[in-house]
Amino acid sequence: MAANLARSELMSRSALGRQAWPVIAGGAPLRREPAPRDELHPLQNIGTTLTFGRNETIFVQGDEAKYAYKVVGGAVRHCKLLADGRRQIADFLMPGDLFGFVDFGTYAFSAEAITNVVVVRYLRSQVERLGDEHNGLRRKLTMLLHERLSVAQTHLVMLGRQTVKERMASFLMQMAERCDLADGGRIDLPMGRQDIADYLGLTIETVCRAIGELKRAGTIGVPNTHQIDLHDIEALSAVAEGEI
Amino acid sequence: MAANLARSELMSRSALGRQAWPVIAGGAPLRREPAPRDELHPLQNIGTTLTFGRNETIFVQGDEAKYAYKVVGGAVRHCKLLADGRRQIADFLMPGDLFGFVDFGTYAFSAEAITNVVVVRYLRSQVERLGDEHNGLRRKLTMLLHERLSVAQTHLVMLGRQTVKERMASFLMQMAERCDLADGGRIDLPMGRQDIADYLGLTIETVCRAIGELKRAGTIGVPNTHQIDLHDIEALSAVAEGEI
DNA sequence: CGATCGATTGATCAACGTCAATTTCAGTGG
DNA sequence: CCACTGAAATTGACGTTGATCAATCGATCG
Repeated sequence: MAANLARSELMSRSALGRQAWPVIAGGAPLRREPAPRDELHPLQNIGTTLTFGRNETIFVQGDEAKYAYKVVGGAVRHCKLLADGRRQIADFLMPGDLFGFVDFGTYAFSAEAITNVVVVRYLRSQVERLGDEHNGLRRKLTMLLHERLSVAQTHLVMLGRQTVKERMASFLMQMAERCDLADGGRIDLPMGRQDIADYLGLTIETVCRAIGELKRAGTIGVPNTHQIDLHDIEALSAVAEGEI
Repeated sequence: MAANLARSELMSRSALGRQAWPVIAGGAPLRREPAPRDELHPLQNIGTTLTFGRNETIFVQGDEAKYAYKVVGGAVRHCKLLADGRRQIADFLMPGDLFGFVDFGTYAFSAEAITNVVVVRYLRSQVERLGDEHNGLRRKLTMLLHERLSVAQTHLVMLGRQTVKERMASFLMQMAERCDLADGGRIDLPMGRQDIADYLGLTIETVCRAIGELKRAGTIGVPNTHQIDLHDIEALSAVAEGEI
């Protein structure tokens, strides 16, 4: 599985439609870590650029964790499948985000391309060797581990103790922080409703209804399925925090 | 907050009742990490032993993360409180478990004593300095971070996509792995039903009913509230994995 | 233009939460 | 030793939320 698309095919697909997600380049969204300061420069010369088409598998949970990746363009979901097909998405990876670095031995989650995607792939054995030589890189990777843990723990509280409306509002706030906020607070969502549902631990219908409620309340606008206008960030934040 | 009990008082309390949890010493349960091999020995001389009484707070989410801890006896819960009092427990810490090591800057979760507890406390600044000197210790702490992430991700899937029965069965299997399995597969649960509920993202009543169902099915026995007999580990494991 | 896929909406149902006893049990005082 | 107390656990009745099932809508693709 996960045969790569030829780059030309990728380009032509991405040219279709008006989906707002840049597949190849585009302005890099805000990073989750505060300042990149390029502690990753030791990796510069050992990466291979690859492309994956929409819904292609990058790696599967349980595979030997041989490679680590950086997203250059597009969006990736990090998810776990249960035997009967239930799915939980742990994270969405955006341009600049690293994944596959913190897995130990085998991948704990699968990685799948949400849109067409461009990644840089590193051999983990090389990354580890470089980490021993460059303290900056090692620190950066430890930082990444901290960040992942923090993200997972926030997610945990959301799934365990937040209502549907709170989860939806939290999700939109997260996306607003991670993506460029275009003029008027418009965010571009690369993922479909099912992906949002699998991230929030809900069904697709419940996600639709939650979005509908926020729209009817005037908190958000929904110009199309892949864009959301944040009309009232204060109110959205209030809902996310559990007020009301 | 979190005034410590005098040791003599702790001892006298622990002597009361037949609750099976050793407060001071007792055989160390299975560790989560495969082999301790004592990469922690650099910490041997910098720790202070402290005790906390049942329900005392060890630290609060948001506090400056000045100290790190190791559980010597008793059990600790790692939890987050929402503004309106909802609570999510991220983890239970048992003798031998470390906590407060992976928090960055401030504690992300509060730590509270479930039973009377004995811990060793380390100054994080010292731990970090020692980590720079001893590669073994640094590796061990990075390993700990990996382990925490893995635990959080498993928990994530549980909260997002497992049914009540599956969560309950998974929880019991986890406890069986982490605690000594006494003769006949009896496990001692240091925490009460409300703690289990807050760990599983449920209410206390739902936890009771789930335990009742497993009992009626003959999968487990409940000699008293703090002990569970695993009559049929196969069946329990099957339920945990989502079969049926 | 029809086919297909994803999103949305509506009707209904079941699971889980809420509220309200009741039971159990550890600890207390007579 | 035994009744009393209070906290925790359990059980039952009922309500709400979110899941399920079933159309329908809308956009993209061939």
